[in-house]
Amino acid sequence: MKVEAPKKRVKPKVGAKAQSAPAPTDDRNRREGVLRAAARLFRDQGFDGTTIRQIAGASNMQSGSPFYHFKDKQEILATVMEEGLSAGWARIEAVMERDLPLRDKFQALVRAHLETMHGTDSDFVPVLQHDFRRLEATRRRKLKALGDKYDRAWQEMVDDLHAAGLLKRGGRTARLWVMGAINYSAQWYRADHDRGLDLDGLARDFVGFFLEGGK
Amino acid sequence: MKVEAPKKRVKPKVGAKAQSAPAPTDDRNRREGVLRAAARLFRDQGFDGTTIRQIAGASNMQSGSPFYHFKDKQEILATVMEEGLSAGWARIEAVMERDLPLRDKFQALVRAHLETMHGTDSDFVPVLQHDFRRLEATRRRKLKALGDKYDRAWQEMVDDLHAAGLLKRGGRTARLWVMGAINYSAQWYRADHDRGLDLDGLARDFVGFFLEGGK
DNA sequence: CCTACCGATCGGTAGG
DNA sequence: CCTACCGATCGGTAGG
Repeated sequence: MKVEAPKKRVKPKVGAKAQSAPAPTDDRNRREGVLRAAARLFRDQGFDGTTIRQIAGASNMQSGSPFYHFKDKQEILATVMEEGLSAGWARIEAVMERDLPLRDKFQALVRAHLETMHGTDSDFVPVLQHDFRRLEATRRRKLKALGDKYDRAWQEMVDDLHAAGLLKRGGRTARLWVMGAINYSAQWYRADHDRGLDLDGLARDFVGFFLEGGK
Repeated sequence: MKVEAPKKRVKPKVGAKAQSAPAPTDDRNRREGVLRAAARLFRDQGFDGTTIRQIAGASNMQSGSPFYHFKDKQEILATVMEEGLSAGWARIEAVMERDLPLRDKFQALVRAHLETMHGTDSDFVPVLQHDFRRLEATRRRKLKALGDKYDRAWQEMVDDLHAAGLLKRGGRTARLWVMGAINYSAQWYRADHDRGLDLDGLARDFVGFFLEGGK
């Protein structure tokens, strides 16, 4: 029941269909392709609203083929979330380690998170917000641990801002209002729709709205 | 194709099962029961993650019976959203018509919206956030019109606050940051979990965090 | 990774 | 509103 079948690469048939020959690292690329396609579809239609056949189709595969790369649909969802969250955390961590004036650091943090939310191939945040609860309990706990690191970093920032007199309040709800405002942008911000408001502009607007003083 | 079958009340069988006799207004009550059950299930599992059989079961019906009250699953979803949004709008409108000091009015507006989001039998806001896009285009447009009224009321409030020097900025993004922060509470606020922080306290905390001056 | 397929489940309907 | 049911679709698998 817990035995992992050793998945071995089957050598592709030659000839037959005159398609461009698969590269050596093809397997990994195909797997990534599945993840990207799945992330986009989950974002647009939700986990339950997306079928394996759609994911396969968007990855130029036949309906059963995603299961060559993933055990089941749940594993695709979990992987989308884990890889996305890890990439996002790396951005946050990088900012937290920088030595910047507090206000600039906050803006960099906001900008980093906006990049994670709205950047290219970053469809996973809406998926996370939307379908976190569809994950099996075990996977959910694992992701939660990553999410807690996120929260701690933001809490530290919010409390520092408050201590420096830049933010009206600190504490849990202050963090939640701040992060909520940013996260909710998943519902309304579209780079191609909000012309003239790119991610830099959005971060600046946000910081200007929340922090005391400044312009 | 567009013909509405005239649904007539079938008189319930008497005797047989010795259950409490159905009241005269039973149909409407049953219909409401379906809506409440569906709203709760949609909130917890999403539209696509919820089956008609679950809705029926939670309403003490057999699997095909919800279709006695609703044409199809989409109509259940749309009705949940429409009734919820209408009830929410009524609360907003009532506050906007009151003659209050601006700060108090804002707090009342926030409180009203929190009531809509977290009050008893108000499961529809998460559903709306979550599954708005699963609605058919026609129904979506209809709901959008209602949502626009919502947005206009909040925009007016935000701009008034800005004009009065109580809010750092006005305009579209200011409204979106404010509303986003509130709406995101759907993801974290639970009355039974956040002990000591009821909806009044939450509204006060919110206003205190966002408005200039005050305590 | 494809072909062919299966069992389960789902939304919905007829007929009372 | 129940009973009995259908066609479609879905996640997943065997076997190559």
